[in-house]
Amino acid sequence: MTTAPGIPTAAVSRLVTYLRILEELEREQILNTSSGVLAARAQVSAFQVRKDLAYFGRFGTRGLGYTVRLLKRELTRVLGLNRSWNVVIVGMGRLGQAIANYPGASEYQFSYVGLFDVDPDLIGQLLEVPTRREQHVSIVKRALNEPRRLPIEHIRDLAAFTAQQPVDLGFLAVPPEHAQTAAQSLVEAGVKGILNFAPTLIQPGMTEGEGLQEISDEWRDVMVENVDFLVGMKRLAFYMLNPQLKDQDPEGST
Amino acid sequence: MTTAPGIPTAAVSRLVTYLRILEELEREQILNTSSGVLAARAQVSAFQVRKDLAYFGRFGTRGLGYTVRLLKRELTRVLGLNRSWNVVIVGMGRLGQAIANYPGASEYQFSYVGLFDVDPDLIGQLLEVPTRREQHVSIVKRALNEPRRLPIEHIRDLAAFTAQQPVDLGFLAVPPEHAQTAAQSLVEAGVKGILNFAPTLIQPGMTEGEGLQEISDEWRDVMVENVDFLVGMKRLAFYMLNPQLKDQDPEGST
DNA sequence: GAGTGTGAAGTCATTCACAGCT
DNA sequence: AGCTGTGAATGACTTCACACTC
Repeated sequence: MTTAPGIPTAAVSRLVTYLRILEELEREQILNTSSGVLAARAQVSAFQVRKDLAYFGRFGTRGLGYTVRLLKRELTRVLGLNRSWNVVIVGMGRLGQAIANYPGASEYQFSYVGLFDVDPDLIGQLLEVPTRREQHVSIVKRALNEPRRLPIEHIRDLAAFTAQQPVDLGFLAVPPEHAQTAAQSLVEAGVKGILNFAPTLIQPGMTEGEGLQEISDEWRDVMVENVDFLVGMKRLAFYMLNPQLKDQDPEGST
Repeated sequence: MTTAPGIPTAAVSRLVTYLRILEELEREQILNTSSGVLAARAQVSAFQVRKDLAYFGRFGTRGLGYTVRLLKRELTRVLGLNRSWNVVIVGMGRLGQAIANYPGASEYQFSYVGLFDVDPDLIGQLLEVPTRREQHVSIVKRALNEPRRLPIEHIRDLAAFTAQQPVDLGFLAVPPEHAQTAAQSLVEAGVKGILNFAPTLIQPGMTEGEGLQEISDEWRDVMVENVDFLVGMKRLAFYMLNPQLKDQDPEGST
């Protein structure tokens, strides 16, 4: 099974980068830009920028470039960030807490609605999570910046939780040896998207399984992305020893 | 400037995954394995596994497969993890603390020797960091598992610090708006490898610079890797909306 | 003139098929 | 027979060149 036709995975990651750069430009009061400017900031070629954008539409004006506001709006839409995603975090150790408080996340329509763990010392604790910031504050400034306090609940209550309110995504920040069963809990609770921060791969199927992975029905339409920062550490070690093998970093899809 | 000849960047990331799987196999007391087993666990094809390994040497026995212990040793060597890397963390907020305490890191020869920040509330605090675990405890079990306590120091003392003891790598966990200047501090202190966790790209060159990036001398041989988990979040959002564009996850590097 | 959008060419990575050991 | 190692083929991504628009 090869890459699906159409859009390279790497292009999606780069799109995220372009969107971040557009936000930077907006903060710098720059109204118009070009593939060249975006390319310089994203550390790719201008060809690459134009090609990546072309996968999704025509957003520029020939001879003139792109207007920051418009391109930003379009990329936001393309990436699915113009809606709100309800997120639960499973695993509220230091990493889970770091994720919950990472300021960037809440700005981009990820809204934390539930926190889960199994540690009795953590359960019941209230944790402050940032709320979604309104990106263009209208005339009446709404008090959305106030952080909310969420209680940490036991994973066994996850299914009951999702039965009560919709949950789109689950962020997994448990130790690697518990990642598979925690993922299983998320799937059984009906969560269809998992971002796994544990340094192990989630097997979409059964918790235990030596042979052929029969993909069970509940996993059928579950999307899993892995973010393993040990990989980053080790890649760095490798390229320190082999600098000649390093290219101009095409942003390794994280 | 395209990818350097030879080894695909993605292959390096996959190698890290294979190494982790070999450690899992060792823990499961499995002595021998094959490209097929590694492939199933790494969620790639067996062809891919053999090709990736072939970039670095011949580690198997035809007709028999690989011995776990030997292949693990070789991959450890290839990835540069058979030596110790001295690491400072810059930015000791929640993310920096999560990194410092991430158990996997210290197992793999990353040794935290210094912690830095600018926040007066943090400076002076002692933080427990795990020490490197001996991977094969010899007859005399050495008390290396005891965590050490490191003080958080001010970034302005970084150069003095590196003058006193060798620092190989710097892990950056500061807010994105300070990432570039913090990276600059690392480079000025002589640190040659930077792993950037902030959601922004480090520009190898000047702190400020609109036009052509003149790569200054101090940055000449500095290696930068980026690990941005906001990218992972947003990629997940995109693929939730466009599941048909998702392939069998070739492990996107970060 | 300046800068986008895009088919075509080129480069790189993955898949395949099979030769070669054990 | 089983499984690795590897040139050759396929396919994907990136680079390029240029037509087109403002």
